Amino acid sequence: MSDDPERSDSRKSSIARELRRGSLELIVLHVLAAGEAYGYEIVTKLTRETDGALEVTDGTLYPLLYRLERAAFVVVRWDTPARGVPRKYYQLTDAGRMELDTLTADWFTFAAAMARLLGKAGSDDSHD
Amino acid sequence: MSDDPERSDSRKSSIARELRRGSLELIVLHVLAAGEAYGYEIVTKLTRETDGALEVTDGTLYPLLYRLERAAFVVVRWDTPARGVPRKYYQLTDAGRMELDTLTADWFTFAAAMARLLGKAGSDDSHD
DNA sequence: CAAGATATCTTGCATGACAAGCTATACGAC
DNA sequence: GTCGTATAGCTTGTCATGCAAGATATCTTG
Repeated sequence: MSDDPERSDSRKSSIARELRRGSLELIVLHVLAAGEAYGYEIVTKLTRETDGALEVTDGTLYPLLYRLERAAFVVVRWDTPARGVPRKYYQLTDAGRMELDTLTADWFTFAAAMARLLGKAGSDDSHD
Repeated sequence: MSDDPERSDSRKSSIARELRRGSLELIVLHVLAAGEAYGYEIVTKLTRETDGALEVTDGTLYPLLYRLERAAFVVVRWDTPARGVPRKYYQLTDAGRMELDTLTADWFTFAAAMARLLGKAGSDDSHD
């Protein structure tokens, strides 16, 4: 497709990259909460559904999925059809759902603190 | 005992730590936008004003301030009074103010994307 | 003097995002 | 056949940066 290395922002402004830290786990767990998915699917899904704002590369995702598996937040199911490339489906466990809740709460706490500091109440967009 | 080893995590919940990534620069620039400040002051100010939610340690702050200085986002002024420990005051430059604007916009973009993702009800899973 | 608060700076480690590279299967075009 | 592309997964190495821990120095108080 548009493999356009000339894009002025081909390299995320570096802030976006760092912002993703600590939120990616939450993001992926949230995607999985909607139903099982395989890695490649999560990558394309996130890129598309968030307009690239929360994009994740496979080089980032697979290690993350492995960490989630090791932490027992997800379980893995291989789907090896007669034809087609085998897919590794990830499914949330109860522990994963609890982790998702915790992380979601943490996120809202953090986002609220940021909103308070930056002086906006989010809902009201009165820009001064 | 005020010493509470059972506190699920002796260190910052690791997620909180990572969430600070990429937002700390914004936070500090924002504090400096309110007027010049010295390092130790920023540490105590942030801890107090955000109820610890956006706390930063001096071991984190000083290297950050140095990066900001090297990037010309701040200028430094030493205050060496006849009595009292010398203080290094940091002041925002025009470039720093522009960076603050950029980072603030980036933050709101990111926060909005997160809100959109997390706000989507799980019940509605009719994807394309 | 000793101890503590104030104030700055440095070293070393751990984490994790990401680019770049790799493997393998399926399928259409040649 | 085999080449190119899409799908699908995995691995290695690099870089940035948060933070603990420690060093240094000054001032104040007992």
